[in-house]
Amino acid sequence: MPRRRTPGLADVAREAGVSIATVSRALAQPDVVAKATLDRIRAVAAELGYVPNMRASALASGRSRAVGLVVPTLNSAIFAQASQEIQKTLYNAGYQLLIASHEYEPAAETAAIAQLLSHGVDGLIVVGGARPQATLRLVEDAAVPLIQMWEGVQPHDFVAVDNHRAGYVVARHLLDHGHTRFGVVCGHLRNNDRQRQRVQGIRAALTEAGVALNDSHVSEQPLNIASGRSGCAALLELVPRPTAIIGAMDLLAIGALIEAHARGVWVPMQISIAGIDNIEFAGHVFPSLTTVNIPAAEIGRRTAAHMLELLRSPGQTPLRLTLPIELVVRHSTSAPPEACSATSAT
Amino acid sequence: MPRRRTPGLADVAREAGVSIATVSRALAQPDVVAKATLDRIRAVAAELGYVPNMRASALASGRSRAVGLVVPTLNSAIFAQASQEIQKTLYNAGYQLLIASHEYEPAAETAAIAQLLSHGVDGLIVVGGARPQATLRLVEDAAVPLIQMWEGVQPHDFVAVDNHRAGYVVARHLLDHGHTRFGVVCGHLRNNDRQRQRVQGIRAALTEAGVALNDSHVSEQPLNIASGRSGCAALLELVPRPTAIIGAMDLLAIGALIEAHARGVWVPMQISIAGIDNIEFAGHVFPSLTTVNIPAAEIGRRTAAHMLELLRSPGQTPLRLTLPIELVVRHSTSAPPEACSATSAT
DNA sequence: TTGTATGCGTTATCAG
DNA sequence: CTGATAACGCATACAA
Repeated sequence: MPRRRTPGLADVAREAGVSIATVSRALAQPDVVAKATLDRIRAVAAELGYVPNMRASALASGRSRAVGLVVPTLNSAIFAQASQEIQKTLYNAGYQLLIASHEYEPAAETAAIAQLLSHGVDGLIVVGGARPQATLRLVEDAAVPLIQMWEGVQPHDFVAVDNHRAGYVVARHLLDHGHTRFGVVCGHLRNNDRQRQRVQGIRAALTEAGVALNDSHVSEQPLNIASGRSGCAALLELVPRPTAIIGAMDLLAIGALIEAHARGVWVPMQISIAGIDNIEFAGHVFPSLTTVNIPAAEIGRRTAAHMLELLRSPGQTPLRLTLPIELVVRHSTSAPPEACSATSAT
Repeated sequence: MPRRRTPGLADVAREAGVSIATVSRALAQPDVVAKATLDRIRAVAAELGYVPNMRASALASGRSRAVGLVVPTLNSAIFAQASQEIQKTLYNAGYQLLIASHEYEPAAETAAIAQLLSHGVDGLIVVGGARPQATLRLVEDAAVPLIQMWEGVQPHDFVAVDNHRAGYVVARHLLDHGHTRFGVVCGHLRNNDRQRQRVQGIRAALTEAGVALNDSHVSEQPLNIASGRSGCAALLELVPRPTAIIGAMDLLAIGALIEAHARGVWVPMQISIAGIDNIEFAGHVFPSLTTVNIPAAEIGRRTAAHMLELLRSPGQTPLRLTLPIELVVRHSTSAPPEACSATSAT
């Protein structure tokens, strides 16, 4: 049964013996057309296997029922988690998700946003609050709602967490245990305001407690386990050796954990290690990782839900949502070893 | 400086003093328009901040420069990795990626594919080779190329691996060490042909070696660490206890590893544990996990690259690509304990 | 090399 | 409640 092209509104209209306009309405505003007509149209549409052409619909109506998501990378547990929730939420509301990633390159983000806009997305979701004015201008010119996740700046909407406080809290936890010599392994700070805030939060807590954190004790690394290991390796060489290492994200902290053990430095007896994020693995590594829970999935859900609201009724007062975070104490942190100054040289 | 709407081809044409058609050509086929005109048009376009409207372009040309990707979930290291590579590759070629997930529900996959088609994607990428005829009919009617990943069936293209062999290889490795009592923790097999193939591969190796694998020794679980733990817990209760447990994916194997240690069953001295996938964590858990490397990132890259080829020149002879896999022996497997029958009851 | 005119499949604004 | 018909923004065959 060779069927020509994919059937269109016109085909359904002809078969059902009504006008093309009626079919369009029947599908979009079912309660404005006569029940009999409606049923007939629906039957014909189903039989013909009619699938609406969203591009045409978008062109005509100005709404594409698609939203764009721009993340640094999908290959990261937290963004994958949030993306999955966003996808699910939007999809259930009949929206499609267009995803782009920029791998922490601001220029790439701008380009990606332009492309997404060009494809006619009705809304835009991004990560972080730091981006060039030009990028924001693009979004404003397109007049589509924008929501920032994890971190956000005025005047746009955001669903975020207090990354600064996350850093502060985990540092405070270690200070409370009596640690005074710290090391930090974090991602590259230049294009990552989440990491920047966290490290600043750590610094704030230390400064407040009168503890110094030399730049040589902060190791910027790519965001993977192996880098967490090498960052930790460098910190372990320091004399005197830190008694506490904070990974500004769990992946790095877990790498640090592994490296410490590989070198025979026991956690938490000889060194305490803590992270931020609370990814799935954090509770399962040995020893289980003390960390700060960042609700990635909920960030995704809330963001998507709010996006749907904005699409439904634009021009609301901007949402500035900061989700609660919470210290999760597990087994990778404790008091520093008693003989603080007795570290083996080399 | 209040600018009305987003500028269109017409605006650029007026400012540049040429026709709308010329602008269209200048942007799409630069070598077919006079250099002087071209430069002028480009200048005006840049100054006006012209962004092409892809929906209109798609409607008019029939090509949307977007491809659809349907995965079970993004919240899984292997799919996140592949998706990231696909996104990057397509994006660099000027294509956008539309992502949908179905969470292992065949009906949801069909619906997602219909939506994606409705949005006018030029190509479709899916995971696995098992889906209802109706779904394939949708794709054929739309006449867009389809590529299957991980597993695939004729007559469509696929970029896959031999999941059956992956299971076989890892089982063979354990058999070679002398194991005779096996347990398997796997995902739900019903809607997952990758897992099904792997388990069948395991079965094939065992059968070949004359080793039995009772159904009670196969634990189907959701795909996360916690489930890997409970699956392992159940297997450890068996009398006599298995001396080897295979996780049909690393996440489950790692969960099993953790549970075994939590119960004081040492790996690999008392029990050997192996996985399949070789996710990032596999090399970093303790003891490091013996597994089979499945090149998720390369699957993504090759799939995207082939999709671009198909979009460039349709009607090629279908690609049936099976990427090599390889056993990665680490420290979670060894010979079974000598006193095979002396297991502590309960 | 450039301009003109038509159509892509829907939506939406009118009359009827 | 239903039917014409004009946009929507761009691509492209055809004409100049």
